[in-house]
Amino acid sequence: MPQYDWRESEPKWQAKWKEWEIYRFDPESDREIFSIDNPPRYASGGLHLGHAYGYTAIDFAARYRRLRGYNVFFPLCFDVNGTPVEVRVEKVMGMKASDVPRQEFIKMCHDFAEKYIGEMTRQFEILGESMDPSIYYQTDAEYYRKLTQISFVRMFNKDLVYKGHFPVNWCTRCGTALADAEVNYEHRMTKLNTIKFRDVDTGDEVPIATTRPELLCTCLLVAVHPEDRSKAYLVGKKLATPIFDRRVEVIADPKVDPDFGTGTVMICSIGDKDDLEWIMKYNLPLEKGIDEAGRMTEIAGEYEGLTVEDAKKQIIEDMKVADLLINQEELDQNVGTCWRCHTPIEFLKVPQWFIKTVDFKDRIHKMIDSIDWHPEFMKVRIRDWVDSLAWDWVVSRQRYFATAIPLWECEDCGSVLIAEENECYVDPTVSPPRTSKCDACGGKYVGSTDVFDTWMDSSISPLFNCFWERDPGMFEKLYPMTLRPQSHDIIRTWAFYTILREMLLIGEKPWKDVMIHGFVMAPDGRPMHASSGNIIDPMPLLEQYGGDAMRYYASTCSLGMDHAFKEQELVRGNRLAVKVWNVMRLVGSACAEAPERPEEMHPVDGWILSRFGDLVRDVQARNDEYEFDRSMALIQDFLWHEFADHYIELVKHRAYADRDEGARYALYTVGLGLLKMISVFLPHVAEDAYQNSFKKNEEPVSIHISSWPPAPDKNGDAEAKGERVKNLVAAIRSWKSASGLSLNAEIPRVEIVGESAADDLEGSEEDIRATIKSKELEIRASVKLNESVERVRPVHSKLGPKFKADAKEISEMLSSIDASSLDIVGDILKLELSSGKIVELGPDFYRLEKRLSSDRGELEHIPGDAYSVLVYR
RNA sequence: GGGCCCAUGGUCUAGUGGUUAUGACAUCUGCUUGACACGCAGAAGAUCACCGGUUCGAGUCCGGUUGGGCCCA
Repeated sequence: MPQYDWRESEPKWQAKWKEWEIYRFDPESDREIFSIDNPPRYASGGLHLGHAYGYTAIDFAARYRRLRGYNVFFPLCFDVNGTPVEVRVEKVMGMKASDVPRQEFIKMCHDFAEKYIGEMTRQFEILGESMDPSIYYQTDAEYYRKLTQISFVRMFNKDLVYKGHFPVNWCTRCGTALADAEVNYEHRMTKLNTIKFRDVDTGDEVPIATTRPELLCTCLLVAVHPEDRSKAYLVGKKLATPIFDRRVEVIADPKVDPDFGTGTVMICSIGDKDDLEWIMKYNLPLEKGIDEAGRMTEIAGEYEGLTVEDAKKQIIEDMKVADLLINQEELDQNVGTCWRCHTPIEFLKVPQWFIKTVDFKDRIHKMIDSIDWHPEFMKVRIRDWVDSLAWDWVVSRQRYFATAIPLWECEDCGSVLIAEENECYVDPTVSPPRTSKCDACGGKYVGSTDVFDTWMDSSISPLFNCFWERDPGMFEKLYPMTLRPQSHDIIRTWAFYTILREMLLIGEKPWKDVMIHGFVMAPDGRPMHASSGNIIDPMPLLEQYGGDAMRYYASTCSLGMDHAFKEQELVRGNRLAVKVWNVMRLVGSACAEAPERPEEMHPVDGWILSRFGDLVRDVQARNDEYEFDRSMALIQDFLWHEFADHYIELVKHRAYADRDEGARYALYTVGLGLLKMISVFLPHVAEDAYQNSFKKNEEPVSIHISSWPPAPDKNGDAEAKGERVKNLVAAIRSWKSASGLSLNAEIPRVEIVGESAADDLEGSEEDIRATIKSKELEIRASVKLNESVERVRPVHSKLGPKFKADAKEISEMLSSIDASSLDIVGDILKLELSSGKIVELGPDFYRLEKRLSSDRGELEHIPGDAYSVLVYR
C-alpha cells in the first residue's frame, strides 16, 4: 500500500515548481493584477518562527488569487541595508567600522549579507512560499538605491527637505541620529541621587533629586511646581550648583511633578525631551556637555573625555567626598534606547536632514482612510501614531552601510549642491561634484558622508515594485498595489513612512488593502527572547514535520492576533496532509476518467454538491477578507467529516460500478475542488495528490496554476434529503459501534418507520442499505410502538422576542412540566402563568422529546428527525 | 501614564444577544470499514479571568478590576 511520505514529496515538488516557473508574474498579460508589496526579508540569516508564519500568511493570499485567475505579483526580495548588519559585522570581526576605510567596511557588510541570501531563499522554498524570482530585488542594489536617491532629489526640489539644527535622538555607540520611531523604551534600574544645591544669598542647602548628575555641567535652571507651597519661597532665587558652582535661577513651571523625588527639578541642556521643551520655552542656550561619541566635553572641566557612565560614577564619588550627596535610592526608570544596540540615547544638537511630516497630518489621515485595513482596528493604531507626531522625520544617519545622501556641501558657506536625477545612483564620498566650485562663494564642495535612514529605502517598495521612473507603462498598470502585508510592530515605521512618501511623491495611496498579522509567541505565551531562553528554532521542526505541517500551523493563526506557538498544530497538520492524500487516492481510483454530470443523480450526490457550493462561497468570502484561518477551519471540517466520513461512506458501494456516473461526478467535482482550495494552505500534498489522482484528466501542469472551483448551485431539496440520510446512517453506525459490532458487520434487517419516510428517503434506499450493511431494509409509514413524551424543551429564540418579560416564566414552566399531564390540543400547548394569564404555544415554541419502545427488537430513535429505526440482530 | 488588542475544558483555539459553547492536541473505551489505525464510532473533561450594569435572556453589549501582549510616552 502506498502511503503519503512528505519527506520524499516536498523536495520533489519544490524542484518541479522551480523548473516549471509556475509563479511567474506575466508583465504582458491583460488579466487583472493582484500585487503584493512583500516585506523584503532582512538579510540576517536564521529563519525565525515569526517569519515562517508571516510569509506563509502572505503566501495564502498569493496562491488564492492565482487560483482565482489573477496575474499575481509576489516578488522575492531582501532588505540588505543598515545598522543591524553593521553591528553584526563589527561583532563577528571584532572591530569598529571606523577602524578601516569607509568603502572597505561597506564591502564587508555587503559580503556578509550576501552570504545569507541563498540560505534564506532555500528556507522560503522549504516552506513552499510562491515568491517570484523573476521580479527579485534587494534594497542595497544600485537599481534600488537609485530610486531612493531620485525620490529624495525630487522631494528636495519640491522644498520638502530641510537641514535642521535642533537636537535629535543620538546613539553614542552607533554614532548616529535616530528617528523617534527608532527609540525604544526599556526599564533600567538606576539611582536617584539627592544632591545639595546652595542658595547663593543665604547659603542654605537646597536638596535636588536627579538621575543624571553628570549633566550638572550644563545645568541652566531649577524648576518647582507653581502650586507647591513648601517650595514657593525658592522661586526667583539664585542657586549655585554643586561641583561646577554655576549660578542658576529657580522658576515655577506646571510640568514639574511635585511628588517625584524632591519636587525640585534641574533643567540641563540636554537630558531628555522634557528638558528640550523647557529650553525652547525659556529660550535657553544649548550647551553641548556630551559629544557624538558619548564623552564629556570641555564644559565638564576635569571630567572632560570621560564616558557618560564614568563621569556619573566619578562625580558621585567626588560629591560623597565633598559631602554634597544627601542620599541615593534605587529607581526603576524608563530609558530611551537605540532599537539596534540598546545603548541609552542622548539628546544632542547635531545638524540633520529632515523631511517635512507634521504639516501633512490631515492629508495622511485622508489617505489612511482610503485604504482597507485588515483587521480594521489596526487603522486606529496608525491614526493615533499620526496624531502623536511632534517632529519631522530625521532621515540622515551617520553610518556606512546604507544609501548615500546624494549631495555635496560647500566647506566654506555650507550651500548645498543636490545631485541631478540622472546622476543617481551616486555616492558623493566617492564621486566628485559636477561643478568644482561653490556657486555662491566659490568654495570647495565636499560630499556628504551621511546616509539615509533604512526606512527611506523600505518606504518606496511600492514605487520600486511598480517600475516607477523606469517604465511608465508598467507603472500605470501596477500602481497602486493591491496588498501591503506586514506585522503590527512596524505600523509606525514601514506602513506610515510608505504612505507619507508615496503621498508626497505620487499623491496617491500605495495600496488598496493592508493586512496586519501578529507575532508568534513562545509556547508559554511570552515573547520569544534570547534572554528569556524561550526561542524556538523552526528548522528542527521543519525537519520533523515538514513544510505543509508548518503552513498548517500558520493557517490556524487568526489575523492581527499574537499566537503562542503550539507543536500540536504541526501534528494535526501532518495528519491532515495524510488524510487529504488518502481521500484523493480513493477519488482517483474510482474515477478513471473525468466524469460528466449525468441527468439523474441520487439525492446524496445532489446533497454533497449543494453543500460544497456553500463551502466554496463561504471560503471565497473569508479569503477575500484575508481570514485564512476561518477558511482552513471550514475546508478541513468539510473534507474530513462531510465528504470523507459521510459522503464517501455512503457511495463507496457504487463508486466503482460502471453505470453510476452520479457518485463519480460528485466525488470528482468535490474532491478536486477541495484539493484546489486546500492547495492554498498545503501546496505540497495538494500537488502530490493532484499528480497522483487527477492529472491524467486535467490540463494544468500543476494544481497551483489551475482554476478556482466553480460553486455548484444551491439545491435545498437535495440538501434536506441528504441530511436525513446522513443522520440516519450515522446513527445506525453509532448504534453498531455502541453494540460492540464492527462497523462493517452485516445485520439481517432494518426498518425505518415514519409517516413521511418513504417520500423523504426516496432514491436513497440502496445507499442506506449498502452503507449500513443490512441484508434487508424496509421503509414503512407506521408500526405499533409505544411512544411517550419524556421532556418538553422551550425554544428560547422564539419565546423571548414574543413574550418578553413573560418568557422567563414560560420557559421555566415548560422545562419542569410533568410530561404525563401535558395539555396539548392539536399542536397548541396551553399554560397558565402565575399572573393567571393563559398562553397558547404553537409547535414553534417548544420541542417534545419522546421515548419509543417496541417489543419487536432493538430500537434506535434518531433524534431531531421524525423516524424510528428498528434494527434486528 | 496613554492608545489598541487578548483572557473560553489539561493545553491551544472558534464563537453574528437566544439559555444544551466550536474544534484540535492530550486522556479513556470500543472497532483491522473497499483511501486512511496519522483511521472510524464514542466517553470524560469548561462556575467562558473577576466585580457590577443593560436586557425577558450576556461567553457575546456597557463600566470597572486583575493578568498578559503590541505600540507609544
